[in-house]
Amino acid sequence: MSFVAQAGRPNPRASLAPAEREVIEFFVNLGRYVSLPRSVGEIYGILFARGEKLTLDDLVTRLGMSKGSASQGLRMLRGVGAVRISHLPGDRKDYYEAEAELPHLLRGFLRDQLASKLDHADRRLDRLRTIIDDPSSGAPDGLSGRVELLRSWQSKIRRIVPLVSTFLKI
Amino acid sequence: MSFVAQAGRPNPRASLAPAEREVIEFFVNLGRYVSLPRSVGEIYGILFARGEKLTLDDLVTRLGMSKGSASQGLRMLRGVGAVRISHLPGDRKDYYEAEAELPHLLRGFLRDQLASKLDHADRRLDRLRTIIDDPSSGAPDGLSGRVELLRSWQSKIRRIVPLVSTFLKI
DNA sequence: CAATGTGTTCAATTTGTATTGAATTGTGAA
DNA sequence: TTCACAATTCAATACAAATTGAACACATTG
Repeated sequence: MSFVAQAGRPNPRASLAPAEREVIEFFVNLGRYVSLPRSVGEIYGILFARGEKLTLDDLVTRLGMSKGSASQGLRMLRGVGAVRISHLPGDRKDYYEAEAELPHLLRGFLRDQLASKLDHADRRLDRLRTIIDDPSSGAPDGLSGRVELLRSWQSKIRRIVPLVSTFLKI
Repeated sequence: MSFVAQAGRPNPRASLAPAEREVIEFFVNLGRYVSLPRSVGEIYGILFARGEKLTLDDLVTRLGMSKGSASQGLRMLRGVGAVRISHLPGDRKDYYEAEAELPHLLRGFLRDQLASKLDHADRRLDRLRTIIDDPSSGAPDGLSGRVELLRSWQSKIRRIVPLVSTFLKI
């Protein structure tokens, strides 16, 4: 086993150091657990590994991905607060760096992802209740009670969030 | 808007009551957040909605899915303890019912999914450390410190799990 | 034993998601 | 206003995951 790129199509990522590759793969894996596209994990990974500001074009050349992927991946990462954008005087390029503080990352996740999903589930449960209360809905026996069970799940989860936040000092 | 099936291909799920459909869609949605295939959400949904034991064949006819999908979906649900299997005397069929207790469901999830993933991440971090310590790995400046940061995330998350478990009385 | 009823497997297909890259938009400089 | 460069968009494509269904294995019955 060696670090030399395999033959076949030219590998545009040959310039990555082994350590960088490994960090990138780490985040690609992490991302898979929450179903993030590989490209997103790669972007965060290289930013985390280098710990310096990189431009979209840096990502394109270093990771060998398309501009489109890089642009969309960065947008997602910005959305959850996983990367910070900044600018250099007299330079129109956007510079990105990884947000590496867990509290900050989780805050973004809890606020943007979890909260909106809980709200969505809330609305669905409301709708479910009104449908079930309609006698023509054909609700099976006891369904109404089981849906109330779902409500109790929901509220329990809502109470966990601040608990976790406190523990993490978010 | 009406409950009549649309024209075109015959809809094998026309027999589902509106209330059932709604519950099923709820769980399909829930499943999407953790990237479960639609079929799995549907199976759990109808079992939850009816609250009674159903056979594989019931699922196939009621949900209009293939035997293969139903079989594989049930296997996954059994795997995480989301459905229970049972038998009736003098009947060779397997009967399934939904496990509707949140603590029980989360226990399965925490044990099977989360734990193994944390372990996997642990091993990756170990490997990462040894690679970085190798001077020929080309590790960028300060990477070693940032990887230690990852370790601290990891251990924090490990300490949260029992906290949550306690709160949920798992 | 053959016949029937049951659940499983897995290659082929369908469906869904991510990625690409050319066209487009936006922006600052001259 | 035009030019030059950077980022975004999005239709086409490539890729990955889920679903199908026919073949299979296994158990039970007559």
